[in-house]
Amino acid sequence: MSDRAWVAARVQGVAHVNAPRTTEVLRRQLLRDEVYDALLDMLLDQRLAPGGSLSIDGLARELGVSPTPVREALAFLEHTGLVVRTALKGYAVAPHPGAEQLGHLMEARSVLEIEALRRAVAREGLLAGRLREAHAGHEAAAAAMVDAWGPASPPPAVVMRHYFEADWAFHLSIVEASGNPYLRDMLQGLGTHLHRLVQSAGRGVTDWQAALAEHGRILRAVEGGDPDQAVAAMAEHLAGVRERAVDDTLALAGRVADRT
Amino acid sequence: MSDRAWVAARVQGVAHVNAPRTTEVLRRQLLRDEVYDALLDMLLDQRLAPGGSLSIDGLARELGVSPTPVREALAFLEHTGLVVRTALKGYAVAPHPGAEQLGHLMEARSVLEIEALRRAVAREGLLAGRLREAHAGHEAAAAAMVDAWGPASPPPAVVMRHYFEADWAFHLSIVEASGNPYLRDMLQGLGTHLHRLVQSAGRGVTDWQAALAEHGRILRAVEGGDPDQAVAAMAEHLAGVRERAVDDTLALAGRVADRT
DNA sequence: CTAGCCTCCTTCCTATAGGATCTGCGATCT
DNA sequence: AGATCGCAGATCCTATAGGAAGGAGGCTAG
Repeated sequence: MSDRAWVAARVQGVAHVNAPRTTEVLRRQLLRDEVYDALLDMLLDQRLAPGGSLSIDGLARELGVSPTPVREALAFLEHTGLVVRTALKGYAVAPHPGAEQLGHLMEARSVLEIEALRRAVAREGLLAGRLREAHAGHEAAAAAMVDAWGPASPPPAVVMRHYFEADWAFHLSIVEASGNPYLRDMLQGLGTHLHRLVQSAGRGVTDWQAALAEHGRILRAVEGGDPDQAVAAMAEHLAGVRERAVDDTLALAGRVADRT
Repeated sequence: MSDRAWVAARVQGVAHVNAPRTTEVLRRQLLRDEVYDALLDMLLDQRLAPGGSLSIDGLARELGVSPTPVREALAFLEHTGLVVRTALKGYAVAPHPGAEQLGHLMEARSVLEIEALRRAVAREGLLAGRLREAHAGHEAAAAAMVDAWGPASPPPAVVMRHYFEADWAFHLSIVEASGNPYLRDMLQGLGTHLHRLVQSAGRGVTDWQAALAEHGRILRAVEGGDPDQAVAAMAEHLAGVRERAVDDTLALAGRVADRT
C-alpha cells in the first residue's frame, strides 16, 4: 500500500523537492509522490501544527509545484487520517489524539501484533532471523542516539527519526513474518499515527532501555520456540509502551494546562 | 474514514452524476465524492473488469466531468487496494484475489472481528440491542431476496446488494460496539475487498440459510452474556464463510479452467 | 456611543484547456 | 532478420477563469 512511498522516502532520502530544476532533470519521478513524501515528513515532524489549515495553493507555492499534485497527495493522505477535509473549507491537519484515542490506538495495535506474532511463530519461518536482525538494528540506533546525546543537548532530528524507525522495524518484521499482507498493511496504517504520537508526546526518547529489554524478551521467547511466552512478552511490552505513553501524554497535558 | 462516502452513497442513493446540470444546481455536492461513489459502484458491480486499465480521460468523458475530480477520486481509491497505479502508465483495476489472498483476507478479518467481539461483549454496552436490530434487517433482506427469486431468474442487482449490505451490517455493528474506531475503520477497509470477492465468486447468494443460522447463534450467545460462547460462534461462522467462499472460488476457477 | 447588519474583499475550491513528456507499435533501413 | 526512427495515444502537469464561503470594515438604528 503505502510501503512504496515510505521506502522510497527513506531509502533515497527525500529528494529535495525545492531544488531548482535547472540541470540534471534526467530520471524524473512522479511529482505526486514527492509531494506526498514531503507532506508526510512535515506532518510527522510537527512542522505543520495540528488543527492548522492546509492551503492547497500555499503548499503548491511553497513546494514550487502546481496545485494539482498537491491536491492529489492530500487526497491520498486523507485516507490515513492524518489530514481531515471539511466540505468546502479545505484540508486541515488532524488534531492530536487525546488520551482516549491513544488507548484505542494501542488496543488496536495490540490486537494486530499479538495475533500476528502468534501466527508468525506458528509458521516457524524466518521470523527468528529477521527479528534478530531488527533487534540488532534497534540496538545500534539506540547506541547512536545515546552517543549523540551531549550534556543537555538533544540529538539531532535525523538521529531520533532513525531510532524511531528502528524500533518500529522490529514490530513490522513480526507482521511481515506472519505472511499476511493485510495484517501488515493495517499495522502500517496505524504506524503513522503512532509516529506522530511519540513525536508529539515524548519529544525525546526516555524509554529506550525498557523498550530494548522488552524486545529482547520477545526475541528470546521466539528463539526458544515458545508461542505462549512470546505472546506474553509482547503483551507485556505493549502494556509498558502504553503506560509510558500515557504518562508522557498526561505530563504534556499538564504542561499545556499550566500554560493556560 | 471512508464512512462518509459509503453512507452517503447508500443513504441518498448514488445521485446520478450523469444527470444534466441544467436546473436544480442548488445543493451542489463535492464533485470528487460523487465520482468516487460512481467508481466504487462500478468496481463492486464488476462493471470494470479486473486487470483492465482505467483511463482518466475516458472516465472523465464517461461521467461528464473534467479529469481533475477523476484523478482525485482515483488517488483516494488507490489506498483501498481496489485500483493499482504503475509508474507512468496510469491506473488499473486490481486483479482478482486468488485463493491465497482470500485466505489472508479471511484470516485478517477473523483477527479483527473475534477480538472486537470479545471487547464488545466485555463492555456490556448496547451490543445486544444493535445486534438484534442488525439481525432483523438481515432476515428481512434475505426474505426479500428469496421472494424476488423467481424460477430460474436471479433477483435484481439492487436486491442482492441490499442483502450483502445487511449481512455486512451485522458484522460492522460488532466492531462498532467495541468502541474502538480504529478497529472499525480497519474492518471497513477489508469490507470493500470482501464485497468484491463475494460478488465475483458466488455470483449468487447460496449460503443465506447457513449465514442466518450462524448469525443467530452469535446473537443468542451475546444475549446470554457468554463471551467465550460468542467468540466460539463467531469463529465457527467465519470458518464457515471461508470454507464456502473457497468452494465458490474453486468452482469459479474450475469453470475458468474448463473454458481455456 | 454602541450594537447589529450589510457590503465588499480576500481567499480558496472547482473545472477546463493546452503544452510537454513518456510509452508502444509499426515502417523502414542496414 | 534485427535494429532504429517516427508517429499516434495516453498521461502528467501547468495555467487560468469562474464561483462560493468567510471575514473585515463601514454604515445605520437605537
